Amino acid sequence: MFAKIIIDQDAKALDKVFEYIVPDNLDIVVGMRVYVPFGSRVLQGFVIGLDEHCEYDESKLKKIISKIDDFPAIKEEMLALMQFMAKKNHLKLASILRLFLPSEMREGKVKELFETYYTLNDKNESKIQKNAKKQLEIVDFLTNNGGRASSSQLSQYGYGAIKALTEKGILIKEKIEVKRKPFVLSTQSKRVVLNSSQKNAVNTITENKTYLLNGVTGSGKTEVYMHLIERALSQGKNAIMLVPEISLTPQIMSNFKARFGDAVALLHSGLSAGERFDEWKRLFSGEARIAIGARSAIFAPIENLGMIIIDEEHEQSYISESNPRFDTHDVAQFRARYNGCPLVLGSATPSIESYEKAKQGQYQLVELPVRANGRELPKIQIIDMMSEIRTGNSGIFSNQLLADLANVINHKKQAMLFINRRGYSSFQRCRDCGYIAKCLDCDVSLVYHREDNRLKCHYCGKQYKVLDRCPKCGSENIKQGAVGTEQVVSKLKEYFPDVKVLRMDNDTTSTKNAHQKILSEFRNSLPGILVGTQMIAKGHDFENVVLVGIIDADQSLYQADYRSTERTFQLITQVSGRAGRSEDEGKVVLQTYSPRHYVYKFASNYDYKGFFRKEENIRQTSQFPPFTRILRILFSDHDENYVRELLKVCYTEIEKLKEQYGDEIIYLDAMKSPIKRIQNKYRYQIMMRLKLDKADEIEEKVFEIVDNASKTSVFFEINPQNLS
DNA sequence: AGCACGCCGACT
DNA sequence: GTCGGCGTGCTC
Repeated sequence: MFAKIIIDQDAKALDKVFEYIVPDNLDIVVGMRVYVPFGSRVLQGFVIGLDEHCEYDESKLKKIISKIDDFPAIKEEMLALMQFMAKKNHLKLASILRLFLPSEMREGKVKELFETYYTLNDKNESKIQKNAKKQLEIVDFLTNNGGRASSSQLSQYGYGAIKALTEKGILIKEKIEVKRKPFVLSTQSKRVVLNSSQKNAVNTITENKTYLLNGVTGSGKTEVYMHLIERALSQGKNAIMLVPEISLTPQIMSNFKARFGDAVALLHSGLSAGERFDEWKRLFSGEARIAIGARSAIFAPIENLGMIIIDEEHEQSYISESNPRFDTHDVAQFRARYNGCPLVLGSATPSIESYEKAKQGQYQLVELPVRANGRELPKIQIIDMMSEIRTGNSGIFSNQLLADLANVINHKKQAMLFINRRGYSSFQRCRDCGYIAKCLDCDVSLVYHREDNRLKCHYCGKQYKVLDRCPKCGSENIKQGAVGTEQVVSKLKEYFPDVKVLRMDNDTTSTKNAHQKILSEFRNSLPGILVGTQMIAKGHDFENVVLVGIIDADQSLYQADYRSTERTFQLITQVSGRAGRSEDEGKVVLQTYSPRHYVYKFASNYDYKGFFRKEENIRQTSQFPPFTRILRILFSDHDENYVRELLKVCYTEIEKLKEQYGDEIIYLDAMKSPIKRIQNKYRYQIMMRLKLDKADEIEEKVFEIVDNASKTSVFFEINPQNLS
C-alpha cells in the first residue's frame, strides 16, 4: 500500500504530494499525521490519500516511520476543504492543513492533563486499624460521594492516609485524563418568547443555502441564533457559530453556556494553549457539539453540521490578512454545502457584497425589522463642525455636544465618546472648505506618509506633494492627522473637572483583564464618561448611557479604501446602538466636517437600504467590487534586487494578457507596497482590477505566470481590505 | 525549509 | 595541501 503525503513544511518547493510505502505493521488511514524520512531528515506529514499503485519510481520510495496520533486528525471533509481553498486562494496545501489543527498540537508542547483519582475498591473496614481515624474518614467520604475522588479532593486527609489505603488495596489509584475547561461566567438561561419576525426567521432558515439575516440593532438576532442551533441539536446535528473576536465578550459566552452547557466548546484567543487543545479535542470526539469562536473556529473538527452562523458578517476580521489569506465566508459556504445545512450571515449593516448577492438571489434575505424591546432607536443629530469653526469654536467639541454632556452630568447619567481611529493613516483636509486630498485617478483619499512627507495613493501608488494651499478655496488652513483619546480626555477634564472620565483604547487595555476593569469601573460611575476607540462600539450594554458622541466621524470615511464609506455607515450604526438601552431616550451627537456626505444622511435615519442603493450605484459606476474584482499580488523577499527583478518579469508577462483580454482588465500596475519593508523583507506589488465575467480565467493565468517565474511564495489577495 | 554537494579563496 | 565560504538543487 502507498500513501500520498503532504510534508508539513511551509515552502513552495515542497508544496506537492510525496509518496511513501505503508509498512504492513502500521494501520494508516487517510487524514493521519505521520513521521517520514525526507532527504536526510525526519519530518511530519499528513496522509491525504492511500492507493494500491504509485506514480513515482517505486524503487525510490521510502517507508513511513510511524504515526504521530493514533487517529486521523484531518477528517475527510477537511481534506476536501483543503483542495477547495488551495484552488480558490492559491494557497500551499501544508499551510492550509495547519489551520485545521490547534497549533499546540503541531508543536507537541501541550500534553493531555491527567489527574490522579482514587476509587474505593474494598469496603472492608476491618483492614483498617481503629486508631487510623483519617483512613476511616476517607472511606466514609468516598462511600458518600460515589466511590471515587481526585487526589486534590482527598488531600485534606493527608497523603499518608491515602497511601496506606492504597497499599492495603482498599483504594485503587488511577490516572484519568481531565479536560481543561475555559472559565465562563455563569448566568441563568432566560428563555425569551420570540416575536413574529424572529419566529418567521427561524421557520424560514431550514434549507441548504445561504441566508442573509438583516436585523436592526437590538432586533434579537442572538435569540434567533439560539433557536436555530437548538433545532439543529434536536435533529441530532451540530453547529458552528462565529462572532468577531472583539465581541467574544463574557456575556455572549456565558449566555450560550447557560443555554447549552457542556455541549458548547469555545475557541478564542483568550484561551491558554492547553484549554484550546482540549476544546478542540472535545469537538473532535463529538463530546462538544457547538463550536463558538472567532474566525478560526470555522475550521472546528465537527462532523454532521446542521447550522453555521456568522454573526456581524460585515466585520473585517472575517477576512484573514496574514498568510494564508482566505475569506471565512467562502470556507463557511463550502462547509455548509458539504454538510447540506443552512449558512446564516447576520448583521444590522450587511457588507455591500453580501447585500448585493441577496439582491441578485444568491442569498435569501431574511429581515428582522423591529427591535425586540419595542423601543425607538436613539435619535442621531449631525453637527457641522465647519460651521462651528466659522462661528469661532475651533475646539474638539461642538457647543451642542458640550451642552448635552452637561445635561447628562446634571442628571447623574452616563455618556460614551467615540473616537474614530481606524488604522494610523491620516489624510489632509482644508479646515475652511472641507476639501479632502484625493487621488486624481482612483477617487480614494490620499494617505499622508511622514517619512517622505508626501501624499500617496494606496491603490495606484501615485505620489503627490503635500498640500500647503487648498486647491479648491485657496486657504492655507490645512489640517492633518487625527484626534487622539488622550487629547479628548484631557479636554473633558478641563470642562468637567469633577466627573469621572475613563479611557479605553489599545494603550489602556494592554494588560490582562484591563478591559473588564475599565468597564466595571465605568458601570459604577454616575455620572461618568467613557472615551474610547472601536473597542467601545460593541456589545456593552450600559443602561445609564443616554448620550453617545462621535467625535470625528470622518476618520473612517477618508481612508484610502473603496470600502471606507461602508465602514463609516456600519460604525455609526453600531456606536449609536450603545445609547438608550434602557427606559431613557438615548441620543447620538455626530460631529463631522463633511455634513453633507450621503453616508451621514442615511446613517442618521438608520436607512440601510437607502445607503445600499446609493453605494451600490457608486461602486457600479466607479467599477469597484462587488462589480469588479481587485487582485493584489504581493512579492516580498529580503533581497530587494531579486524582488524587483521578479516583479518586472511577472509584470511583463501579465501585461501581455491585456492584448488578449483588452478592457476586461480595467487596471494594471506594478508598484512598491505602501509599506516598503516588513520584517526586513522588501515588498512590491502588482494591482489589478478585473471585470467579473473573465476574472476567474484571468486569475488562473496570473497564478500560472507568477508560479513559473518565482521559486519563493508570492501572496495573492482578492479584494484586499487594507493595503499595507 | 534545510541539508548535501560542489567549486573557489586564505590558512594551520 | 585542507578548511570553510555560500550558490544550486533536491527531497517520495
